[in-house]
Amino acid sequence: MSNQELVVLGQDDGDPACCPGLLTAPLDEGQAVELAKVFKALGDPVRLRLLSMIASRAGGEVCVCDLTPAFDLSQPTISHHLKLLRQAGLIDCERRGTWVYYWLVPEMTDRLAGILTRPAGDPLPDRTATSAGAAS
Amino acid sequence: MSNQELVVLGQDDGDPACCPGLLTAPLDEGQAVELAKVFKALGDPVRLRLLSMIASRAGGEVCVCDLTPAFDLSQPTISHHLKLLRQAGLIDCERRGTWVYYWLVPEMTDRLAGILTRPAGDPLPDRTATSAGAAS
DNA sequence: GGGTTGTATTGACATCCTTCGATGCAAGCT
DNA sequence: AGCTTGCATCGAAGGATGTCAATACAACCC
Repeated sequence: MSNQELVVLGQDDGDPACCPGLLTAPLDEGQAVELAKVFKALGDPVRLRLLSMIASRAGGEVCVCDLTPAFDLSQPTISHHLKLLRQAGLIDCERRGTWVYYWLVPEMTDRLAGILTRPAGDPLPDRTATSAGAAS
Repeated sequence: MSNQELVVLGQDDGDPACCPGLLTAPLDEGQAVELAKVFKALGDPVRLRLLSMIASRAGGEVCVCDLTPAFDLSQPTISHHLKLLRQAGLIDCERRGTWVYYWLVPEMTDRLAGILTRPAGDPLPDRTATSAGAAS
């Protein structure tokens, strides 16, 4: 049940300056496609709320039975959204008896945070004296 | 031309521990809807590549005429994606003569990175001895 | 002004997504 | 075994999204 996530961004090959970055170099097609799947999973209010409910849970995990009643949506719909979050590698789950518990995969959110972080002393070109100077 | 972005996440009211966080407390409906718009903008490979091309550009800005030919898509399609990125507050643009230049709005990516970052010493419940213990 | 080039908007179409009710499967209980 | 509860999967329906060709708009040049 826990073996279906995307392997996206899977290379953590010891590179200290991990994650090419999105903000530092142009993504190639393949990277963009994989990354887009994860961001797309975050691109829905219901899934964002589900993720935040799961991530902020004290014990680290939540029973589906606690998630479903928090929404004005049918149980199959919630189940579907949880599946998408899981396929994106953002959460994982396990069945224990009658109930299924979900928890955050912090490695994935860490990775996204890293991808969206620009290198420390980035120029940050002051947008005040925009003169000519570029392209074509 | 630069006045149409989402005002999302607009409150930067001096709170040092800015951005509730998504990973620390359940998002409410409104926050989730606003945040989802931004992530949705990132949920497309073309837009991710556009954003990375813009963000990683040396001078800090890129002419549309340099972006369009990098894709196997029509010019209106690229224009449409740029518009979505701009409406999400991720980029901004300015016309200078015949050309239009786009640049990254780093405040927005910073904000997203912050939202996806969990508080420093987070428990990180070791997922090895999963016993009972939760919910309902 | 008229023509040319760069970019945005419009309208149409195919595809994908969110949602639902109905149903199926897993596990516990009597 | 049968019943009940929790969750997932399966179609189907409606709306949203990505793409294009055609067109409009803006700025330059002759």
